[in-house]
Amino acid sequence: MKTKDNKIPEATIKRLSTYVNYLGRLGTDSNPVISSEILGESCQVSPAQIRKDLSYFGEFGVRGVGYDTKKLEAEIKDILGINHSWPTTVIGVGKLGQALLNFDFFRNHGFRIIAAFDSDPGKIGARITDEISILPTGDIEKTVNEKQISIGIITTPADWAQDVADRLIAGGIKGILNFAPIKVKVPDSIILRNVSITSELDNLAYLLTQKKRQ
Amino acid sequence: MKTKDNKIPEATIKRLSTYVNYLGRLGTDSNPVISSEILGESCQVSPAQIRKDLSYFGEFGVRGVGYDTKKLEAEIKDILGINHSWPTTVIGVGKLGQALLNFDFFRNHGFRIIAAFDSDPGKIGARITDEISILPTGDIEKTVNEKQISIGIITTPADWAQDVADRLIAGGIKGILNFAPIKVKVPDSIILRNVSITSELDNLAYLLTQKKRQ
DNA sequence: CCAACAATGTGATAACTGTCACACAATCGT
DNA sequence: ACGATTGTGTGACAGTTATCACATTGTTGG
Repeated sequence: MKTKDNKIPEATIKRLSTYVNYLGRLGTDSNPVISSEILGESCQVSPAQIRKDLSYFGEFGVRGVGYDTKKLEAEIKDILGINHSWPTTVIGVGKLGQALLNFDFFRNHGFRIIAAFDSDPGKIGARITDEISILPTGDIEKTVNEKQISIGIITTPADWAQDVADRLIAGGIKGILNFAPIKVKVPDSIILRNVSITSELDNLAYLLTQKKRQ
Repeated sequence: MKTKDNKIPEATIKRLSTYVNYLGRLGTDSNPVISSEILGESCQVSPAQIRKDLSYFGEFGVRGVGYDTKKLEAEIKDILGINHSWPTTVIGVGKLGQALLNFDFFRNHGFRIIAAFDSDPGKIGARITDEISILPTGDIEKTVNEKQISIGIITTPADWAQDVADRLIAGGIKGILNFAPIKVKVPDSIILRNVSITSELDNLAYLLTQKKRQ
């Protein structure tokens, strides 16, 4: 894979994720080849947008024909860096944390959860899978460091999120996905993404209100 | 509230949500007034951006002084349309659905969950709260219609999401927040927002990969 | 072998979003 | 009363992202 330029729009990455997700669901036997037109219809993106998105990274299609479904999926996975397993941990084994721990996605894609933490003494020691049992949050630094964990997913209440983030960073984490409804502060060297459910709902409320007012 | 223009950037709405969230956490007693500088620091947004965002909707501050904390919070809630309760339902009472049902956010903000659905016969009838027990998915149309539910949150597996969306729409739903990892299709009249956890993780993986490669 | 066709890749252009500088209004101290 | 100070509101500008048209390249049928 070659990266022509390093200024790729974030929206492009988001769409690539959509494409690869759809391609993965597609029966490759019945659809060995796919056009930007068809892919765009399924992903609700214009064909031109798809071609533009892909053009940032190279040429993956055949003119007059389309894209080899399986090959395109592999190429995008390579671009996104989900063609191998990222060692991942979940901190906060509440309902949301459990949902993520059970999430099939991780098994099929580029993420491997290898540790889980919680601050509730009642939960510590409980087995999640054969390999994972819940560890106390005090062990975060040590475990992240020892097991070379790259990604931390924070699913604690807001009040704990910053402390957890600090511990992850102390342990040498590379990236954090934060579900807590608060903006945690991290050094520039750490990649941080926030998932704000409240924000999404607020957005929905706004759009509904707009429609009502218009 | 006056809307000067109807072309508000989506990013602005997302940030407004952040602002109001932060303002809500702030002790108004100790901080009766706040400047765009301070608010920006907390929300990790530039002061100019905050003022620009607010300027789309009117003038809420006092020059040389700042913003009345409580008043600004109320104004933004009014803009977003979360100053009243939206009747909401959750479909799919797995771990993620349960997380949302227990989520404090709803109680404090503009959303009131008044029904929950699942397709698992073993779950149907189980009480969530005094008011809510789990209903079969077959009852979605009727319940949404009767209770005038505005917002549906889909937390089912991917395979069920489109069917659930169709039922919600048949019942007269206004907006859908979709957590299922698939793009559901809805008519233009329905507001749809997707929360894609996979997409966020893919994005994280991409950024980590970039850093490694650079 | 060549013409008709199909679908990609991309430069040019338009639309959108964020940044910046500064005019302006309110307050405070003397 | 008034100059100094503070922090908002906004027009102009810069940067970014999406759209469009079409040149390009491979395929297929006669």
